[in-house]
Formats: sequence, structure tokens, C-alpha cells
Amino acid sequence: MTEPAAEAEQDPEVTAQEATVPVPGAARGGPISHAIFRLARLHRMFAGQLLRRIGLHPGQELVMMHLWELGPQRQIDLVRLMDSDAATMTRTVRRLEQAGFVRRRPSPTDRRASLIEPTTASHALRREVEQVWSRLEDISTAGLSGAECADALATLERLEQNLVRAATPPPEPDARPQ
Amino acid sequence: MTEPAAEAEQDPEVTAQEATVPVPGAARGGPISHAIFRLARLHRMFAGQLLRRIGLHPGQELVMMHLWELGPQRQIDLVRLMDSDAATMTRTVRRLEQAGFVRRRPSPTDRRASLIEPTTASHALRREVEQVWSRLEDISTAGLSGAECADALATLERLEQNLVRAATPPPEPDARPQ
DNA sequence: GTGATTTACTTGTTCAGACAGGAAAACCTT
DNA sequence: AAGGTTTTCCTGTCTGAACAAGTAAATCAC
Repeated sequence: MTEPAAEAEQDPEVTAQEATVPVPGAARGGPISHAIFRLARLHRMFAGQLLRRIGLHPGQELVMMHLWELGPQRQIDLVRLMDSDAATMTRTVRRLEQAGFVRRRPSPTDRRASLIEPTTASHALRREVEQVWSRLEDISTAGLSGAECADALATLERLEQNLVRAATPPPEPDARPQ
Repeated sequence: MTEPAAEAEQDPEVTAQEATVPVPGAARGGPISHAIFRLARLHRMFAGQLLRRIGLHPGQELVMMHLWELGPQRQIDLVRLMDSDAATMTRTVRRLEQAGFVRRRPSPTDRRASLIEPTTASHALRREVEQVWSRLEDISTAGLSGAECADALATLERLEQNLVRAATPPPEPDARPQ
């Protein structure tokens, strides 16, 4: 069990005829929103194809990276690290367990929780996952200078901050929140 | 329509404690990739919450926008317009039909296909969907000048183009492709 | 200590998205 | 006309993601 990876075929048919999908919303609706949407779609599809070859599904690689980096974690810790969902994490961990990449161990201090830890077999995956991320980064930043990369990053983070601010519960101008 | 700015929500619990989710990959892995990932997640979550209030799920609004804009379409046309998947479209159209937003009519010229058309009832949705997109755009671009918006758009499209290029099948340097 | 609340996790449901496989109609070639 | 191929759509399966609801353990308040 726990055969390391799927090494599949080496050259996938990463054929996305995406290019320029004309969407009504793009013209009059929201050019930025729609660009985010398209970029996200493509990026996700790309990551999915790279991950598929090493036997992971999108999202699972983040769990594994956290575990490799931080060691055994409770599910709730993983949920917080990834800003994910407890229900999703339950299933993701179960699938990773069935795939032989993680193991569950009852928490010695909390009988509600279990500790999730990477199996030794999973360590063969680590380099591959890191290669996937590095490849994705190379592809995304192809042809961009260091300054342009920094610029792009600042732009992405600014957009993100705008959404974070808008999503943040209430301004709560109350002087004494507590 | 197009109420000016984000002016925050008045009610929803759009509480994402996102903020700064520390992910291993962010530090050493791929800052740009990870920023795309986070931005996409937030953007999608936001769109989902706005759409939920008007009774749609993410993705369905795009189908409706195409139908409102272009009139009756075959499923395969919608698939191509959205760069989606035939299987997904089958189910999305079925759900939209059950929700009363679209109707199916057999194609007069092709007995394999049916034409999907928006119902009259759906037209009440149109303004709401447009408001959602416009709100999303306002939120995303809050505090950005016109030039900065154009800049951000260029950045997003450049990243997108990088992925498109990488996904495009082969360079095929063969002089005579045919 | 007893009882209420919170926390960690699970299950059920619904949705999008991707892939495999298949059916029927349309098409092309011979 | 006959046969093979392509197109259009559907179903099944598996995954992530989100929400609701529930269980068991821990914690807090009294």
C-alpha cells in the first residue's frame, strides 16, 4: 500500500483553449472581477493537472505541505491554517489516509481530537509537490522581471485586501468593543 | 444601478477571517501562485455569498448572462462561451430549469440538441445579477484610481496569458502545420 | 459536582468541476 | 445506401466547497 506517487504520463495534454473567452460581464460588467475569475479558473486547472500526476487533488497538497512543515496537527489546526472548513477537512483527511499519505493518532490530551501526521511514504511526495508549486510559479511569472513580479504581487495583494476589508464583519465603530 | 462603492454590507455575515493565512508555500513556494490562490478563493466566496441572496449558485449567473445577452443557445454553445464542461452544463441547465429560470425547447434543426432560453420570470433576476457583478467590481477596485485599475487589469491579464501559453498544446514549430 | 456552553469532529445534503463512458442523431466517405 | 466518424447530450463517479445538524468530549459557571 501507499505506493508513493502516480508519476503517470510525463506530458499531459494541458490543452485549454481558454485564450480569450468572451463573457458578457467582461465588456460592461466588471473587467477586473472577470479577469480574476478567468485567472483563477486557469490557475486552478493548471494546478489540478500538475497535482493529478502525483496522485493528489487540489487542496490536498496544502494539507500535506502544512503537515510536512509543522508536523502532526489536529484537524482544526489544519482548518485554521488553510481557512478551510471542518467538514471538508474531515473528508480530505480521510481520503489522504486512504491514499496512505497521512495517519491518524488519538490526541494524548484531548479525546475529541486526533492528530494527523504524514506517513513516511508521503515524504517521497514532498519534493514532487514542491516541484509542482515551483513549476506553477515559473509558468505564472514567465517573462516577468523581478520588479514586475513584485508589482504583480502587490496588485494581487491589494485586490485581496479590498475583498478582505469588505468581508470583514462589521466596522464596529463602537469605541469599546469589549 | 451600480451603486457607487462598497459601502460595506448591511446584513450578511460575510465573515472571512482570511486576512493573512500563513501557508508554507507562501514563504518559500510561490508567492504569486499563492496570492492568486488566495485572491481567487476570496473572490469566489464573495461572489457566492452575493449570488446566494438572489437564489443562484456560482456559475449559474454566467449561464444566465449569456442567455440574456445572446438569446436561446444550445448547451454546447454555452459550454464554449464559458469554457466549461458538457457534463457540468447538463446539470447546471437542469437546475436552472427546475428553478424556473430557463426553459428547454427542441432545436428545430438538430434533434440531438435543445435550445436553452431564459424564462420571462428570469428577467427580474437580470438587474440583480448585474448589481452583484457591479458590486463585486466596486469592492475589488475600492480605492484604486482609473490608472491603477488599468494597471491591475493588465497584470491579471498578463498572468492569465502566461498560463494560457503554457497550457496551449505544443509550440509546434513545424513550419507547415498542415 | 451539576448543568450549560463551547470545541472537535462527523454525517448528510447540495452544488460546481472534471473525467469516463455511452446513446442517439448528424455528418461524411465510400 | 451503408458504414464509420463526429457531434450533442446524458449518466455515473469522484473530488472540493459550503451549509446544517448532530455527537462526544472538554470547559466554564454556579
